[in-house]
Amino acid sequence: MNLIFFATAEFAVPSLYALKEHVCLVVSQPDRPGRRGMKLQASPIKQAALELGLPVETPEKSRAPEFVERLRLENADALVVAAYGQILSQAVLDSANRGGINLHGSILPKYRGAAPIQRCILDGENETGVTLMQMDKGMDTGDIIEIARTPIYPDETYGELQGRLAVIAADLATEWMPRIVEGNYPRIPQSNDEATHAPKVQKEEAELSFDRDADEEYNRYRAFTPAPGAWIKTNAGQMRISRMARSDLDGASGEILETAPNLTVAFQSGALQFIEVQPEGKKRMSGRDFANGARLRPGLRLI
RNA sequence: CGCGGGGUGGAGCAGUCUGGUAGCUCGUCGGGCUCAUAACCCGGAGGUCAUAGGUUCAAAUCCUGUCCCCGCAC
Repeated sequence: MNLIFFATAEFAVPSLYALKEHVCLVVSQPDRPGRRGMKLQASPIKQAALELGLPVETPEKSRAPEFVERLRLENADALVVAAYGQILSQAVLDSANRGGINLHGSILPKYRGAAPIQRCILDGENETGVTLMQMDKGMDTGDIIEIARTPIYPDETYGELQGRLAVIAADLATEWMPRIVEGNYPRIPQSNDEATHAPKVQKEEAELSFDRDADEEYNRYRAFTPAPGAWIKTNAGQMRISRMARSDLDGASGEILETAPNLTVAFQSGALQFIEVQPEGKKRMSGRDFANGARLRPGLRLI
């Protein structure tokens, strides 16, 4: 097998490792400024590729004619695409014998688009999966080859679920790529009527509000942890909440119900524990430590 | 030179503007109370105030340099 691997995000790393013997070229997004300052940072996939000693290309636009020509020269059996972050043009797809084979983190046709895993959790779904499909020029609209399903656990965060799906995706790829290269695989068209969309996550969506129900905000926390990170504005400052837990307590919106053993705050309905928080400009700390420093007491309100 | 916050006993913070006794909540150790407790009471240990220099009778506090941590923007 001779494969070109298109990917950018963490989600695709296990697949890259699984297929490394057969990958002749890795294509990823260009380095972006990361952290503080202006230092460029390589994508997780580029880092992994460099570790594996695989050649990497990071074109600004994969559809550029020169780059398509570069792809053709590899004379690949297929393009394996997972969380790459750019639409692939028909010319790019046609550059390999079997075209583009995509690993998508949802049960298609549900959650087509950039952020399927986050949106699934945000919606409170209890099942998801990875879809292996033949790409076409649309956004996640190609024919389905196989779907591997898995439950979503009640307290599972985006990061945790993505980690599991990434392994499932790697298994799917390992199992199917040989057959796909031979041309021996099913192609089941998607039902467009049942399709839903999972657009890219906006930072504002990760803002929690005491004026919404605890269940809804808990899902929001799970969906956006660890990235971009759930956060909330309070009268004790704005803070990121890096770990939360459900609580059986109840009270008025924003009311502090307990500060020990865990900082627990009431929402519109229900309450949540702030296990680990990170106030602006501070290091991450336990909710309890924060309560100590900010002189919080049960009965006070954060709004 | 993108903007900004911060480094004070083990943890989280106040004190800095207006130099002059090391403060608060928690943890920890010892003792007490209680059927019991993450509750309450009493007592103790623990700090070169990031670092180097400067000003001053006197610096956590004012001035200058350096190191480190973090938030936002990206």
